[in-house]
Amino acid sequence: MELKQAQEKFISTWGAFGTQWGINRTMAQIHALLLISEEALSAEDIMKKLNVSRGNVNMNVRDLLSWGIVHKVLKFGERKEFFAAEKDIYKTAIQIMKERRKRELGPVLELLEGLKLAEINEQGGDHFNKVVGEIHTFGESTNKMLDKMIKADEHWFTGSLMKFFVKK
Amino acid sequence: MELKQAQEKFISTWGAFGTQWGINRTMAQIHALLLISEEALSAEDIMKKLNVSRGNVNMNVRDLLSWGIVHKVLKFGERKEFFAAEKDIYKTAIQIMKERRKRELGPVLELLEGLKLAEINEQGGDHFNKVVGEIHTFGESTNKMLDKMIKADEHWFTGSLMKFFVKK
DNA sequence: CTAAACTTTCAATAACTTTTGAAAGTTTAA
DNA sequence: TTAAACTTTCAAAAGTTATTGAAAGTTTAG
Repeated sequence: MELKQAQEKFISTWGAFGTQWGINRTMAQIHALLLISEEALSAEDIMKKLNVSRGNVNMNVRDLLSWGIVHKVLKFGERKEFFAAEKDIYKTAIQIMKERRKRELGPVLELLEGLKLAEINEQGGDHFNKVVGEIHTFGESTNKMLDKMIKADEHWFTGSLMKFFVKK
Repeated sequence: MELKQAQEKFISTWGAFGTQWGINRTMAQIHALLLISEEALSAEDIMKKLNVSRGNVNMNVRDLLSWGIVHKVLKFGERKEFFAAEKDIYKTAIQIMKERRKRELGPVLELLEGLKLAEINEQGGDHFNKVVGEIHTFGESTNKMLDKMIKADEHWFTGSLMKFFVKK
């Protein structure tokens, strides 16, 4: 297979997977493109390569920046901005965990805490309280686990955690 | 707060979170409803409680069944089918991991293996091979980790894994 | 300060996903 | 075998999200 074909396959398949998740196709494709680009790319470059509009590129690049997995790169003597993906896949994964925790787990825990504080004493409330309590406990455990993973250094995921799983 | 209010809040908020993920609102709401119902519910029951059509209930219940987090319950003397959610939240989480691994991680690993086998030797191929290789290694590690988690018993998540994270 | 080079916004529209409900299909009891 | 009770399907409609591209905004060089 040729390099160009392989690159295109990577980008388009990554985009298709993105949509299966909650991520939109263009965002996933831009990320894939930046991952395999040695050089940082400008909005113009991305537009041309992926055949999408300026507005679309701008919106999705900003989204990737807000996830902290793509960075602005300024080149001397160039006025325009360039973008590059974090190339360390572990750092990328940790960063995604971090954001998902903040955006998704946080609000869930808030809901559950609120419902626990409501202290339902009505008939039939026992089951409800039990379910809410159990989900909350589970959420708290997950939260703690993510906390440790996030605070640990980059090689920790492959190091200690992997040893823990492999030795068992 | 009253029980009924609390239940409604749980269901509707769970549904809203669902859409943030890749899950559709009705599916998330049906799951929430079944989680807090002591009794198994019929399609009819779900239609009434959530105010959605028969077809919609049917489609989403089938989806939940395919995820293995909701089960059919047959009541003696009743012709219709009833549905109940798996109530153990750890089992539910493990089941979701299992399915996501199969549906999402599997195809990604296949893509990466295919691209690795392509052995690109062209100019500029080194960087591409490196990126693909690193993502693949990461995916394999994650896969192994999930494997251990899935094969372990139910209390293992809270037991050994949590101790591992807390003692550090 | 001005014009050129660039980035951001946003309303319109296209593309996609979910939902409905009626019709078709299936199962069961008598 | 038939009819009632129930489940599934599917095409159309509603709802949602992504994309475009032109206009507005911003920055920088001269």
